[in-house]
Amino acid sequence: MAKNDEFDLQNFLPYLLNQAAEQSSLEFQRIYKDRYGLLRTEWRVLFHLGMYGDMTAKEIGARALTHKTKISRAVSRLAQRRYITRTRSENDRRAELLALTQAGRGVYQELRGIAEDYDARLAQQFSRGEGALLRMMLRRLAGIED
Amino acid sequence: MAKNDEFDLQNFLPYLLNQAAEQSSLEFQRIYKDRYGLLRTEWRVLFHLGMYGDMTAKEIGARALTHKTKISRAVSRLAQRRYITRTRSENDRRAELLALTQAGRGVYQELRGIAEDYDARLAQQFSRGEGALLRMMLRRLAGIED
DNA sequence: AAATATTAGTTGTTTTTGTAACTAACAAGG
DNA sequence: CCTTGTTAGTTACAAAAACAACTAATATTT
Repeated sequence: MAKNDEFDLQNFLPYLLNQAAEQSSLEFQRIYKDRYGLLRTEWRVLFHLGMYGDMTAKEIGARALTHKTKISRAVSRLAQRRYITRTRSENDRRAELLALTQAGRGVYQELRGIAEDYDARLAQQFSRGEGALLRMMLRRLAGIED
Repeated sequence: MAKNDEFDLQNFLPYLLNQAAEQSSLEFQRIYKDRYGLLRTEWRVLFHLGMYGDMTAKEIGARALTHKTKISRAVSRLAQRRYITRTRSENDRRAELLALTQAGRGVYQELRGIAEDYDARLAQQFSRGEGALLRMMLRRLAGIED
């Protein structure tokens, strides 16, 4: 026979990845949602700015593989809450450079600490080597260039 | 210092898992969506019935960790397309037993073949051992009992 | 330098999801 | 039995996502 018979839904990578992603982000989601009133794309934008420095909406979208309308709305809400400022770019007046405010940086710092702890807790389930391998494989699947 | 400095968004497991899940299911999604007009929960319901046999909406929800309203709507649409039948359970007349129709089974078979190929193609990126380890770790993260 | 095409970002409209409240059937406990 | 509680599944309404069409600025072509 051409195909082995061991194929199972529970082992189908797209399904399995999705389940793992959903399960393992449940608690973190509750924190940024309930405690900080942020949406998923919002904390992501926050993290991009906090971690990689000021950039435009387009750059964030490219890095996070997120559609521009999602970014646009996240940016809009973050600006409303005074977590970020938007200043028109000098060289290209269509684009605007996004930057964290003091308040935004504060929230970022807090959430980042929580994320680090959370990540460490998840990774505890594996040995150091396994964890590193896992991340490596996930980066490959995600199409992140090393 | 208390924390190592290597923490990066690209390595944060919930984020990374999500990116990997999204990226690696893009093509498959296009197939079941564009070619079969199915929604994510719909193909999942289809697969549950095809792979594990007839069961109730509740059972599917429990296995797939999916909320009952999502299942309810998926079941409703699948029934409308005559991919599944719903028959009230004898012993508990609240529940209904779901089963694939001939047509449903056909679609399932096709999609299952595609899924198998797709999975194999994804797994090609890793060695046999790595792939097995990956699935094992994902199952653990997803909270699937072995 | 017009005319045309492309790009950054926004807005409007439609789908899909999440949440809560609901119906109908069952399960106990008194 | 008959009140109270629980469960399977649906429905209604609010929140969020997807998709398309739009504006304004910049590139490109002729």
